[in-house]
Amino acid sequence: MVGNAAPQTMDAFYERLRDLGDGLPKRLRQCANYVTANPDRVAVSTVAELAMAADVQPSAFMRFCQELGFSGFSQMQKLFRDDYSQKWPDYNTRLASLRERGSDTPSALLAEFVEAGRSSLENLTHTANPKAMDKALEILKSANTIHVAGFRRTFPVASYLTYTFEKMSVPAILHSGVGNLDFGHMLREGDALIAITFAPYTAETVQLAEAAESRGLGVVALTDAMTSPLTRIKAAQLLVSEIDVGAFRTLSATMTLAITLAVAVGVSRNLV
Amino acid sequence: MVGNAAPQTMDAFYERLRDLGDGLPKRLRQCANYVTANPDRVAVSTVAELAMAADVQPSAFMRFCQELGFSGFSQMQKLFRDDYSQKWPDYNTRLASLRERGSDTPSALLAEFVEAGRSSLENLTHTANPKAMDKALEILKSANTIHVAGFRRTFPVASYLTYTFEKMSVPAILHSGVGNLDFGHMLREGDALIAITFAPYTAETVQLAEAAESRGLGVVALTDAMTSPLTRIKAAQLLVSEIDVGAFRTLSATMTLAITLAVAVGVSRNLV
DNA sequence: ACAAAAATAGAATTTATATTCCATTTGAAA
DNA sequence: TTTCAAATGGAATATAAATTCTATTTTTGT
Repeated sequence: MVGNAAPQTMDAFYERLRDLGDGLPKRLRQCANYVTANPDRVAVSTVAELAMAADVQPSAFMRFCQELGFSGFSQMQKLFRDDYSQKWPDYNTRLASLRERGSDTPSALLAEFVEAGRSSLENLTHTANPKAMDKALEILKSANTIHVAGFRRTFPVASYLTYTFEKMSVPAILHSGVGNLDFGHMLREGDALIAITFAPYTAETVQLAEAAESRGLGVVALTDAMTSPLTRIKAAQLLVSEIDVGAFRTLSATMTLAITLAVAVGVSRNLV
Repeated sequence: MVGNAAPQTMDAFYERLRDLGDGLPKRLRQCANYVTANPDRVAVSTVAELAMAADVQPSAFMRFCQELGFSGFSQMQKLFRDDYSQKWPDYNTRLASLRERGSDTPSALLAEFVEAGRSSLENLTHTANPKAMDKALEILKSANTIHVAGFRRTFPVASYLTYTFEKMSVPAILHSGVGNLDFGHMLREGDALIAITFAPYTAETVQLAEAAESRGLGVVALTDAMTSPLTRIKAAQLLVSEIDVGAFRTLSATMTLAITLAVAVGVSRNLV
């Protein structure tokens, strides 16, 4: 049974979805998850298509619509179509107005970071050097153990790289730098190093990279500019420029480039 | 009679429209004008709606479609919907086709991840719940020490949050989960917890969140869907849906939401 | 001005899609 | 385990939309 009125706005829609929370049965939850993940598809699809994509029966999708308070799919789709027409023509204007109404609310801040992240990603597609990536892949695909070094602000990138390698059963070691231990002795012939550092450049990372190079290991450098000390090393140089918001950055582009590299290694080893 | 084949791309469509030029009769030209001025409407409207908007009869609109080489309106709409889908791709479908084509060069993979990231960020601006963010901010701004818990794939997010807090001199502890130690005893009155977990949900994170809640600490949950066990807890629920590329994701949206939260806390404490 | 051709409007029909119904399965409580 | 309610899948039906048809109007050429 339904009882509640149909959501009139997307905000109301998402709110209703949150209210239902985990009280939804399995199939209906599949619908909810699919719709939250692909709201853009709703406006241009039929129930049959959406149901198939969400891996449920059309009737289940109908029940989902009704559970949310709509009379049926058509009414729900209408909401999505109206929203689509509203936002499509002027995304920039919408963002601008979002910024204008107070820049110190969390929502406004979020808009800033999102915008910065989108621009950084846009940049990445243009600046990423395919040759350098091929070279990096060549180094990593045949490596025995892959060492990953990244401290401070790049530590999340290093840890995510290591996690992804682990998930694909690629032998990898995360150099945590805990206790200032010298991990240099762990670098063995046939290994490779991924060194990640941004300004201000961490000395440990640079030293580790130099140590690796001097022992003849393949080095992949993930850094932010040509001025980086890592560019002095003979290595596959991957440059990422990340747009700052104030003194902060989202790491979106860096994370994206990193995981691309990791997955490419997995693919080249037939592990994916 | 038509004779010509249907345009397969939007470029071909517009070219055909130019070719027909002003040789079109009155009503058909009205259609052409309307479609050129409002291409975005075609994907989400019916013939009747478009005809009314262009101030012609539905049958006139049909003739317009056929004049352009389409079998009817449905075929033309399909072109517009496909074009829309290219801007907002269905990632699961695209990944499947990508694998079939075997185009797994690093650059192609990068493009996939970039688009997934951009789309996730776009989603984030719509799904992020301002009320939940305010609630989260309320909890965190007055907290004594902020505990951050996130393991496996969310560990990078947790570590970046902690790094950012540190940088702003906000007391924060990263729960590393190393050695399966019970960090629960570190939760003191007046503290708050940020718990981050994605499917498959890590037991430690959920347990820690439950422990924190039972001691009356403020909890901020950063999770991926309503199916998450964290939604059972009375906490500020921040939902992020991150688009996967295969079994992988870039974490762009999650990182963005996380740093937004951190910086908002810094702002509220006048530390930025 | 007239005939012929083209274009149009609206109704009639066909097709696609949404929606409902009900038999079966699943899951929870006793 | 047994019982009952909830959930589900798939077929059946209703609804809405696309498409075609034809009588009527408008335009064009002579």
